Amino acid sequence: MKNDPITITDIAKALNFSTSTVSRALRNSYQISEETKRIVQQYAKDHNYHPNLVAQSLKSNKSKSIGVMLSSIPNNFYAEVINGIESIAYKKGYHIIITQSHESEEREARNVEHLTWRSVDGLLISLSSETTDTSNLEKISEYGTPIVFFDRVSDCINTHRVRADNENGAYQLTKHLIEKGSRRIAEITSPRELSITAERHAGFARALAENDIEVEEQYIKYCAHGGMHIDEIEEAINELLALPNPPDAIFTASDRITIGSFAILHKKNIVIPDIIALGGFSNFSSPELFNPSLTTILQPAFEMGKAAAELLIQLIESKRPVTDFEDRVLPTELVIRNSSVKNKL
Amino acid sequence: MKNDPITITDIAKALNFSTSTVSRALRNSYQISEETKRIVQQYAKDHNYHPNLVAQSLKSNKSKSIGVMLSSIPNNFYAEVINGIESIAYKKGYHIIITQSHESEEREARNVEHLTWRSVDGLLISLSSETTDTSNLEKISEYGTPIVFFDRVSDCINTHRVRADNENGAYQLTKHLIEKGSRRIAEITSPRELSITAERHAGFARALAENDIEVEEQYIKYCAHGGMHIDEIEEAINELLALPNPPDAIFTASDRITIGSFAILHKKNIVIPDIIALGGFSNFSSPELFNPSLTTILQPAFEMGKAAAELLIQLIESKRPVTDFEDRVLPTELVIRNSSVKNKL
DNA sequence: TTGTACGCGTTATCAA
DNA sequence: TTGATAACGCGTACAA
Repeated sequence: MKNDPITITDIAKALNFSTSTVSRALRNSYQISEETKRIVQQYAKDHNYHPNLVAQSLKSNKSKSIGVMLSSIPNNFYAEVINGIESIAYKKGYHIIITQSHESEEREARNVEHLTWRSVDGLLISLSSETTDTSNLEKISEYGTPIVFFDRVSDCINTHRVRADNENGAYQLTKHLIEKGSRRIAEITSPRELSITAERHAGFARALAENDIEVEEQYIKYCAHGGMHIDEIEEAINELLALPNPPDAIFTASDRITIGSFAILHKKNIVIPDIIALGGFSNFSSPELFNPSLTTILQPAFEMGKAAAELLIQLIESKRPVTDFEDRVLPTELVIRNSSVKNKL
Repeated sequence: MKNDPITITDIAKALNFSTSTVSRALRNSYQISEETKRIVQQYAKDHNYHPNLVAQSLKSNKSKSIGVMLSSIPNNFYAEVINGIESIAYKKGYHIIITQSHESEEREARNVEHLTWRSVDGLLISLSSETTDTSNLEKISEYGTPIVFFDRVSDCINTHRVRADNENGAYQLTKHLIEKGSRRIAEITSPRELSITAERHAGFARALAENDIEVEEQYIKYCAHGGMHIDEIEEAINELLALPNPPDAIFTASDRITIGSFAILHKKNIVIPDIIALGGFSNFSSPELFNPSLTTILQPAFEMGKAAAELLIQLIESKRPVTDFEDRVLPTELVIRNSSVKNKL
């Protein structure tokens, strides 16, 4: 039952060659006669030989695999990003090893270290919402493992970064909400520490400023787990509704928060958009099916994954040290639907 | 910049021990004196030593990683399954390497082989919709790599299988559609070859039979790519609508097909449920937000991932060959909402 | 054109 | 309690 796989040594013995000849013949080396190559390759094929990639890894110190660190897979945005990463990785012969932080800094650190010891050739990272200490990443980077940040980036190390134009996306939506008559606009968002939170808030604030509306702290709600738990969203909304002047619109700053907020408002029978208009970041495939249809800021998730993977593999395969790093910003797309447009009163 | 990581040999040299002593001291072997252990472990800690997992793999022929083969990650159902797999794998110290078939038999075969050569310790597989030839899986299994099937299973090899109670899920929904007044019920489903297609169709047919409704081939539409491309769904629906007696209800047999069909009907301004009632398999998080709210058969996706991973790791770590295999069937849940309930006329 | 010998980092076996 | 040696499978400098 348990047939051990055939090795180069086996072939060498069987054919009365040395292992090096076999090795070279299999790799089609120019130093080997056509005749020998033919024999060896034929034998290998017949006996279903395949190189032991672990041994190759040990020897070459390359594994042809890249580690992906993100917060959560069941998330429209990240799932698409993964798809983009995979499309490039597959083409270039890399495997992807995906780990989730579940928004936990400790888990992120453990996973990243583990990936490193397993000697992935590089790391694609979107930080957890808890992460403040990035010293482990700095160390890993110093030790020579290339890292590319995507989505939730950091400048703790000097490297490529791929992200959406969060500022502009948030700006466009907020501006749109104002134009459609909302004045008291709340923001439900991810933890303060995240790059995307700051960027999206900046766009939000810019739109308000341009329209002479003050940013009021009471209207800004942070979800500690980025909306992973529906409870934190419900709490945020409850607090908003309990205000003396509850908001007449909400800007939701992430996929989970957007769908979650919609669900909570729906559960509470709060009419969207008339009582509260709603719009936010989401990569859900069919926002037009909601009641009312959902206004979204769409991120180029697939493209982001592709770009990040391309840049990483470029780093991995670069002969000389790279010093010139990109901060690639991909455009978002505002799609206006009914959830954000108040009906004439 | 490129500090090579420290190895056991480095420690041995520095401390004037042999590599075997160091190796044993680090693994806390009882044969090593407390004093030596202390010294070695302290040195290792100070110099940030971590075992090279690739070398360990080569030596032990284990990699502490499991390969996951499924059709597509950006899919509510599979994304949740992955999450379930990960929860167990993480707890047991395994990494998961995910590959997608994109419903291509060739790609599935290539990925599975590649995973094997990379010596994953085991494989979790949900077949692609194209797959008919499973000889490669049989070979891999014979060669000693444990495989567990989930979702889209096969009996080509004797092993554990974890799946939802597809027959019953489909039965319940179809019965419900009939009770609510539909008689000409169509089915849009995945390719014939898949286990889930057969199982779900069986439930569908049983409900019809119990109500003396004949199963008409013209009402059964197969999507070659399991609904991955919206076009194939649109085509199916167009064909249904062009029938002399178009259906008054549709049962959709997978996540993508369900959401996709809803979107197509919506686009065509076909009123759900009055003109066509709709319900089907879906693991979308908020089907109650649709207009009308969507009746779904929910699969225990997370649980399925957990179960499959548990069974696989059990196989991997079992000392003696396992001959007694489970066919674990997890219950589905029908959640009735408005899309399936025709309003009184 | 082919072969010999060694090293990648670790662990297991046997000996001291 | 510790050390020398071989082995996992592969690739390569050096030699022939």
